[in-house]
Amino acid sequence: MTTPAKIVGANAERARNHNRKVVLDRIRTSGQVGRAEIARTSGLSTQAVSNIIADLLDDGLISELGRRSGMRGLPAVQYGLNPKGGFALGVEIRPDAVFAAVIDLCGTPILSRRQTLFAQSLQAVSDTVLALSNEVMRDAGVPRDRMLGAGIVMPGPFEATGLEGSASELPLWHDTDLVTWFTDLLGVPVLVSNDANAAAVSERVTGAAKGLNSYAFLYFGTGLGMGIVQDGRLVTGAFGNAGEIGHIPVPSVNGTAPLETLVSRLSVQRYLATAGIKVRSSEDISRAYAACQPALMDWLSAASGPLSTAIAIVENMLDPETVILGGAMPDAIIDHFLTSVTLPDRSVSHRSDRDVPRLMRGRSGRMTATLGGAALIINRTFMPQIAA
Amino acid sequence: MTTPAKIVGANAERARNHNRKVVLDRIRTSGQVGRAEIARTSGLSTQAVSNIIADLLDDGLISELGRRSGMRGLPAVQYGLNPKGGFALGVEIRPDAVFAAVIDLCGTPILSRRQTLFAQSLQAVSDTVLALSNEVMRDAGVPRDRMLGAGIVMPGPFEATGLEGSASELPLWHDTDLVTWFTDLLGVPVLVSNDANAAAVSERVTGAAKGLNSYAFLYFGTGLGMGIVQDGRLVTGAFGNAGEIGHIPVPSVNGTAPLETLVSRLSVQRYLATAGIKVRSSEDISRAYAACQPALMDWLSAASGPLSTAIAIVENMLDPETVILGGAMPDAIIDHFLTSVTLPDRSVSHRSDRDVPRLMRGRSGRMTATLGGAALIINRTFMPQIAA
DNA sequence: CTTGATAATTCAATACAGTTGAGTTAATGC
DNA sequence: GCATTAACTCAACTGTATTGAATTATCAAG
Repeated sequence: MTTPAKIVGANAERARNHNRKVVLDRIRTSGQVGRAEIARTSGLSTQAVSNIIADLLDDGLISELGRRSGMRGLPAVQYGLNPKGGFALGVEIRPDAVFAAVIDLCGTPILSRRQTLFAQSLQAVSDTVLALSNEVMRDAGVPRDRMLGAGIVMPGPFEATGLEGSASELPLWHDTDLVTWFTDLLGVPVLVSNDANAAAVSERVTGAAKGLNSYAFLYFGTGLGMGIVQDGRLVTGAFGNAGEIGHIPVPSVNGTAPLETLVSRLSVQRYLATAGIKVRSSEDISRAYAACQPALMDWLSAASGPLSTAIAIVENMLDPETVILGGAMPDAIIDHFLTSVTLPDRSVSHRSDRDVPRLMRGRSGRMTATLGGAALIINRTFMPQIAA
Repeated sequence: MTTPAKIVGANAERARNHNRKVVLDRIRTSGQVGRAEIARTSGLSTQAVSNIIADLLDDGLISELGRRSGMRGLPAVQYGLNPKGGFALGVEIRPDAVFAAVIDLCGTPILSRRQTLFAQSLQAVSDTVLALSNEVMRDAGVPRDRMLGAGIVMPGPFEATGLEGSASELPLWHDTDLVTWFTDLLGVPVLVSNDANAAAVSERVTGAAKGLNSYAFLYFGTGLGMGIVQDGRLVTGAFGNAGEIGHIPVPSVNGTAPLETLVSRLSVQRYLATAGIKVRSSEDISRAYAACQPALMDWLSAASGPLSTAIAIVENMLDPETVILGGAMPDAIIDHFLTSVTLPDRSVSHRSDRDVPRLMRGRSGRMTATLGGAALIINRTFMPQIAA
């Protein structure tokens, strides 16, 4: 899913669309800039930038922020994003519930809601998605023409693979063209992605990966997923299922085991269950951690090794600027891993000139993936490309 | 290295350049096509395609192949690549020698040479590279204006990382801007890459990955490297060192070991050395294999497990169309791995609808990386992009 | 064998967007 | 103050792609 846009020939219209995104992206990354500087860094003439800026002002996507003084010459008029100029909807579909959230052009969350799912047929889910989306958009006060699109998030992997049958799946949807389906349903442009990828992109829009273009995001969901971002784009693989790091074999007490049997939410739950502790929510884990619950501590020390191995693999295979840990796990647990994980010196990532830590904590909590869905749309809004 | 081209704004000139590549790429992938069909699949008008075709004919990059009949309407004039319309130079720098090769627009090797290196200073190497390049271009009869560029291949990783100090390194070159240096030296556009990446791209230009856009290439060099291709582009990582799969930890008899201590050319050499067998060339290995030399057989069965693990990791992390094995190892050995490796059913790559095998043999032998260097240039010639 | 349908191609006019160069404006610094 | 600097605007120009009508060559049917 999140099929990469098909490369097509350029014409005046598509070139303009590309250039709008180029300009918009410079404005976003700079916070505020003048036209001349955009022209210098974008390879466009000042005149072209001026025209595009006029367009963007018209569309309300950017706003004037006064003039910059302190230098020689005519002070440059500064422009910045107008957060209220555009919004994105994130919809996360889980087996038991649908979540929806709205964020603005700058990635700031506006509002989010949850709706329990009582049936899992495509029709039932679609009804819930539509109702919840409309509710969320209405309550957030977002006019339809300001809605840039919707990012639909659902647990992967997609289509028939050897990983089918995991508990988290919604198995009935194979062979449905989800993008077309949801585009028709919601009436706005749609992207579909798994939770880990959405969460990864989210970090780039707001969060730990702001300003980064190549990184990996390890996502604690029910299992363990990974979103890979390279040059600002998701690495989705040939069939959209890249990043299934939970299924890689790692050494364990009895030979090798899939990583996510050792490092995941399900794995803590099982571990604590054997110690007689029921985990119903993240708060339960937080409490257990605060109380230094022995079983949890055991799990943590048992999980650190495999997680370290996984990070070493990710670093050497992808050479990212950083690896981010996040998802449906309490901050405290992620912070614990941040210190307990050992980063090998023998790694392409062990370098003296790095200005970002090798390992970071990202956005965590229940809404991570939902917000990530919306972030997919925001990210696309700023990603220059010649596409149909 | 192989820095991804900086995204810039589009203008008429850059749009045209993009469209040329779009058209050229359709011609390449089709073998032969007519203008109308190119227009349909590229999102351009027939008129635009006509103009671009006229340009390409002028430049000698394509040629007319007659008309296609059998259908209604005016028979379409067919166009195909003109192999002699452009050439690319591949230069591989190893600690002990420099290799150079020339391939044509279709990826067919024309000629290759080797020159022993007696000193490893930047100056000494540059002299050899320049002399050998000129020799190879002269003997191949390639006029300078037909030379599309040169791909320089050298063992990675580049710049200061935690993997420094391996035997294969040319350590003196840190902090030199290699692309600028070689561009000035050779007077043609230059790309710099490591051997595994070059070899991976090579498979796409000619070879096992023809027609594929997302795959991984496991490269047997001195160690073990990997080139990752996603949507026709190399995944190089933030610092150009993605694919260092040889350094990932895998289970071994004594705990875990870096993959390439178990699966690599150096590893066979050491293994056979303990059995008193000196390996000086690939032929030695081929002979040992043909003779079912026990030490080699032991190594093969010892290596199959870790290699299987590595492939499982690659599949689940990258979801490629296929994994290709190749590089400086005899075909027989690679074919042996093709059958001895076990591909787990629990993998995103285990799918019923695949039309490419999960594992394939790629180009192998001593010249793999050198030809790959040239392939980088050919690949770039066909890759649409708006760039400076 | 003629005629109509079909599809590729060309031609000429048009539109769109970016570039260029001259001119204007408003700061800094001596 | 006045020269310098830099951002910005205006108007003419340029390069490419698009559009729609006209042309050409083949197939298929009568």
